[in-house]
Amino acid sequence: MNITLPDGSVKELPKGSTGLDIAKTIGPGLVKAAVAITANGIQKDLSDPIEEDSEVSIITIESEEGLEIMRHTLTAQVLARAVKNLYPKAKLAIGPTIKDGFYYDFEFEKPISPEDLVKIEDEMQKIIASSSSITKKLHSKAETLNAFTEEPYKQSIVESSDQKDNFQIYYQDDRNFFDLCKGPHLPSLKHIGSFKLTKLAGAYWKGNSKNKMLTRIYGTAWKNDKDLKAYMLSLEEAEKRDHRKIGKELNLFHFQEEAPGMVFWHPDGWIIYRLLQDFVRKKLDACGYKEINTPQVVDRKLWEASGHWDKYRENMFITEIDEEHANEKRTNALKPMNCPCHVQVYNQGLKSYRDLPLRYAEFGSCHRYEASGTMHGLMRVRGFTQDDGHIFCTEDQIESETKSFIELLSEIYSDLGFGSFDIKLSTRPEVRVGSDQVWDKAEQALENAIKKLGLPYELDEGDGAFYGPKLDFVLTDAIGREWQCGTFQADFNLPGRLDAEYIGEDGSKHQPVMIHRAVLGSFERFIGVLIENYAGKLPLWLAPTQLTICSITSDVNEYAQKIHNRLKELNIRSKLDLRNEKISYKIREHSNAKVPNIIVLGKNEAASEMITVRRLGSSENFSYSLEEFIDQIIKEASPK
RNA sequence: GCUCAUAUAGCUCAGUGGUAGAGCACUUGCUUGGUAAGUAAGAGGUCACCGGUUCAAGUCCGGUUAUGAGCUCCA
Repeated sequence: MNITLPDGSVKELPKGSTGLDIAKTIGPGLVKAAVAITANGIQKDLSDPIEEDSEVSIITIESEEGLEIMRHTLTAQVLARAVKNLYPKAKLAIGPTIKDGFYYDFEFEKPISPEDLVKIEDEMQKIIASSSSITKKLHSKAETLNAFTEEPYKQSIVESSDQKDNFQIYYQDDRNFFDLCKGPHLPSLKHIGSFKLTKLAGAYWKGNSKNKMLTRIYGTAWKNDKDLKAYMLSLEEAEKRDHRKIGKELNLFHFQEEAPGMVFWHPDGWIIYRLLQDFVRKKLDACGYKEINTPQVVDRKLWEASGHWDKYRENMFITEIDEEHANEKRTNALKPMNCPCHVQVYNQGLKSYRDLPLRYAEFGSCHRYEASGTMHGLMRVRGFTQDDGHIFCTEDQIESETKSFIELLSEIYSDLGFGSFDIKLSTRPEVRVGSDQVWDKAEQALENAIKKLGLPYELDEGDGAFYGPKLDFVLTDAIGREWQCGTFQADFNLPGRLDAEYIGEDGSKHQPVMIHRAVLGSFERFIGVLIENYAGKLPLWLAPTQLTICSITSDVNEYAQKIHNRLKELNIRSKLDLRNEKISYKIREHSNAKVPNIIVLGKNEAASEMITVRRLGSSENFSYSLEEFIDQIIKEASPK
């Protein structure tokens, strides 16, 4: 048979040759380095016989694929074996690879602690030191079930499989350990690189919260120590950017027990919030949105009509009026969304087709009762404000509204320092409202709009809301993490439920389409993203303090005060530091506070009427006249 | 909501059953110092909350609340 290699060369080998045989024809270096093969696009073990003409490439640990196979062997063969050695009664569930590493789910008799991870790691090192080779055997379903009488989770996997036989079991040399696995695996433990067990967590069997909670051990693995170290360092970097840590350090906001998931904004944090809101408000005004404001506490009758009472109640804060003091007893809910209230505004007065598209915007304060374990700093809260908006339009207007929304969103993201974003188009789910024709039209409209703008997008079939298709917009931050922020959802359901209508050209009543849309998502979450993206060093226009003026000696206090007053008149966010401290002390403090500009004033500056500026992140000094500096800072302080 | 962990001064954290600690921050004094921590002193605590064990609990046990990691959810 003919084996075609990636460089196009063809080798003639006898039928039944293995990946190892192919490597031997190429060179001894490759024999040593080979860990698996890809044959006609499918990954196989190095020992698997090839029976027909194939395109084959040999996988080494240098490649992403090789690294993944190594991680897989490490979890399924080494971690699992180490745990069984130390805790013979532990039950094995599953052990896949994930980004940068792997995990394995176990059921332990007694809970284990993070200290146990050290013991397990040591045991893993011992197993690896054995350099055991790994071999595979195929078994029938009955044989396989028989082999795993002590492993209920493995049995469950085998039993629920459609496969009749050829279940793969991998054995290590000494036969003390074997495990069911899809493979491929390394041919020997010699190929294992550097690894570390990182954390311990609970995880449901098969990801279902009704099932038993297993213990998941996470680890990371790399081809050598250098890569492992670099990865651990990148984790530390991400930790340094944590908005909860920076928020505390820079005194931006806090949370406390009496209001879990609700932000207490401090003066500097609230400056950022207001700047961001003013910025978005200007953009919305320019885009033809009309800003409105609607109640936060609304009678359950409206939520029943909108369908939230049925579908969303467990996420809602419900309030009762104190019977002792109220004459009437009614049940209200804090609004979890703004849409039903926006329809109420729309419904005031008869609307004509000439009024459409009608774009309402609201910085809508919403409350959702999120499950206690899901909250996370500013990123997932119970009380938040959306940069929400609802567009009432005709089906024919969906496309042009999509286009103008994406243009608005691109502009806002780019001004905020995010050069690019990904778009996901989610189409009709199985359970949905509205006719297929309307869905066709709406999906087409969204897709056409993206295409006309020439933007790439990813199709997420069946992931749309039950009321209509949607677009989601995902940002990538400075260290490569993704954040879903913007959303654009067509809705054919709510206008009907809440009786929204317009008079068409034909003089009769029609139902408008309602588009739910947000660019930032929520101010809280977006500020969290901004803090992490900029590692707290916000651009000048968003910095709570734009500059701090530091005097070197008290002789120049008057000069410093004069400069400060002038900057304040121009609405530049200036602070004055006249404390009796050394200049290096002040510089350290304001640098740590991430103030973008530090102005240093001493006798020289006072005598020459100049100012000396030090930029955050640089130890260079620049000398300006006050007016020169003002020109520059005003230019720089407008959003880019 | 589930599993595991954590909760001590404003912050970061030490404290393994016997009088509550450190560094930074804060206040006061000295120091007027030219680009990332000058110096001395002082003040600061219901050891998250409720209960239990014990002669004795910050420490051990149980519960509650919050936070963290992950899962589930959400999008």
